Amino acid sequence: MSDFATIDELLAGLNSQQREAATHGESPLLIVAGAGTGKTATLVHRVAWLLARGVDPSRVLLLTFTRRAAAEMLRRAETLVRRLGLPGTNRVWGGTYHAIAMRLLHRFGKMIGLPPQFTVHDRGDSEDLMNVVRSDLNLAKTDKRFPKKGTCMAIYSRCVNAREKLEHVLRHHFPWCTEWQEDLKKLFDGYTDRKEADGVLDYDDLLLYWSALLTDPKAGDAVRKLFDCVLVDEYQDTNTLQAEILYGLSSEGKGLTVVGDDAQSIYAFRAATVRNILDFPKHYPNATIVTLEQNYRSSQPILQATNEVIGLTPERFTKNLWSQRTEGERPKLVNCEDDTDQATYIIRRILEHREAGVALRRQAVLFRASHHSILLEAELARANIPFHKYGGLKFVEAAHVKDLLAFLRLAENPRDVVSGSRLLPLLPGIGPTRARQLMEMLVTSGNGFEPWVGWRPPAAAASIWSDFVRLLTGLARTDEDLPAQVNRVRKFYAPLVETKYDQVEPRLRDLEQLEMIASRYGSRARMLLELTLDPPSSTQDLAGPPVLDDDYLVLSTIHSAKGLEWDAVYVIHAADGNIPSDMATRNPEEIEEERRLFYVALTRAKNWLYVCYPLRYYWPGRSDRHSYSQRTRFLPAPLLDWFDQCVTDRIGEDISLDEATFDLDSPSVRRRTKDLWG
DNA sequence: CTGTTGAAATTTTTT
DNA sequence: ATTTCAACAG
Repeated sequence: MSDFATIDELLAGLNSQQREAATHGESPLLIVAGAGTGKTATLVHRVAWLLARGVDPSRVLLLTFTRRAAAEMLRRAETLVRRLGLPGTNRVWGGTYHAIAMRLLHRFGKMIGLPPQFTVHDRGDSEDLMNVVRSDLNLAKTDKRFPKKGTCMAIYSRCVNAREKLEHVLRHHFPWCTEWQEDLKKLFDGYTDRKEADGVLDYDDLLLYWSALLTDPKAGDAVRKLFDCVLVDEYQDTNTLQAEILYGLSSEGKGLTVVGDDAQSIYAFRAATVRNILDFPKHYPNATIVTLEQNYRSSQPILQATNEVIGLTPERFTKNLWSQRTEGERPKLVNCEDDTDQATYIIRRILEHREAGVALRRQAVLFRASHHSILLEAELARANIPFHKYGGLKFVEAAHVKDLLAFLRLAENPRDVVSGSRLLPLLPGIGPTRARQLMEMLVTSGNGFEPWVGWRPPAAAASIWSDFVRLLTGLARTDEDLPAQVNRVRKFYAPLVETKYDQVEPRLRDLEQLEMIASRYGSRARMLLELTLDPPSSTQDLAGPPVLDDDYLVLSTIHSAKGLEWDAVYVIHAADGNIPSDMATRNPEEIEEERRLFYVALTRAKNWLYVCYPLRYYWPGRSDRHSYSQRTRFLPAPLLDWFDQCVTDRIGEDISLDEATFDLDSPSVRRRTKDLWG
């Protein structure tokens, strides 16, 4: 008599569609899973079912969008599998496409000519390298402005990920850069050469080389032999290159399961394409499609409103979602006076919900762009409300953190031109030109930091130069533990922070933080790799899992909120120009993506949903001190029936709007007022 | 050659 | 508000 459950007992918790998906056989399977329909539960049960049928865990590949999602899914699968009395899931291959690519390339890379140890550049490093090549090629010429490094990188990345020709990419996505086509070609050639020479891969290369592995006859077979089952989460947000990789793993799609929702595709800017999910049945003719439509997340009034919002999109796979829940409050549409007023209103509601027993961590404020929350952050700090922000600038993207890591990376690889060109100009008397020469010396000699020992620095750098070289040579051949190494870098670097940056105190604290977490990593190389593939989103993330009773509000970009849910959700800055972003209204496809983004934001809410938009925006330092905004175009008049409307007063109280007596959105009112300051 | 200053341009979402 | 570039002084 055992205490273990049977797989049927576990599956009994699923509805019939979920169960059908979880127990589907070997042929390709597409699960179309609307928001809140238990997609993760289904996927996790499918893993358990596969293992229960005797599939070897080490032959299962689970591809997710973030490392966090992979960890969460494997954790839940582990629980199920343990209940079945099976060994567990720790041998399952789980992670992002990029992390898995990394593992495969370490193992098989040499079969396609990859150097045995290569380093990986994050987006910022790649841009910096692009910049190095750009100045080598003298593209910063005078007659007209060449695209910025970030733009160059975006164009390059689009070509690689969407597998589109430069000309096509420029015409359709970067029309203002078409005149630079020839120079961009040269730049990209130079960039690729440079990466090859330095033994460096960027994010896109990880996918590109994985795909190359699969096309190579020998390596391809070796990789294909590894897996019996491949499960892919968030399939609507994969790009053409990623779809090609799946196809390369098995062209018949044997053992392939993909899960996604075309209504939640929000990464087209990163070359993701809904076509992957829409064309799945075409690419895999014997595919089965299972659709999940029962929503377990949101109350009925919220679900109705969100169905209406996405209902306005012209083309779509999924049908409307339904729920067994009937009770619940209608979502609120709040017209605020201005940004400050919006913050006041939200804080007041947040505190009310907390009083009523909804912990801060069950509430979230969502916004389109990272900077939309700046004022709110200040107000939250004043009100002593702890919060945790996701998305936007990451910890490792802060200049001082990048500086410190550059020391470690240069020690790891003296030919790392990006790190060198970052560090050397920190020293007095050394600018871009000398930095280039110095790095050139290291690259050609290939003999560690030897060439730097005899170099005669300019007077300004005379005293610091020998310390600098000693630090690096010491780090390069040290067997000290990592925290000790970071400590030495910190001792050397801290005085430079004070001369280079403002806000010195918090920066120095970050460096201490970095020293403390260094002990977590097995080796220096490991630490650098982990930080590029899975950058922590904030210092709090670095500090480790928060204490249990430590309650904090979540602030997040809508993109980073994907796949998550909260009891109360506040969507702020739902004004045209922000949602949709002015930057993304060039063509109908972009606008549709913004609509889906808005839909993703709304569908995060379980019980309470607030959509706020300030009426007025202030522009500091401009003669016309403010401008007026319109409600987002994704909530046209007919949809207002599904919301309770209100305006706010100065202390964050709301006043219900009786549409019969006063309609703020009446075209005539708007037309009359617009003329006053137009 | 470096470092400072000012003017001009650009301004999102992220593995 | 931040990034990039030109001009100019040491």
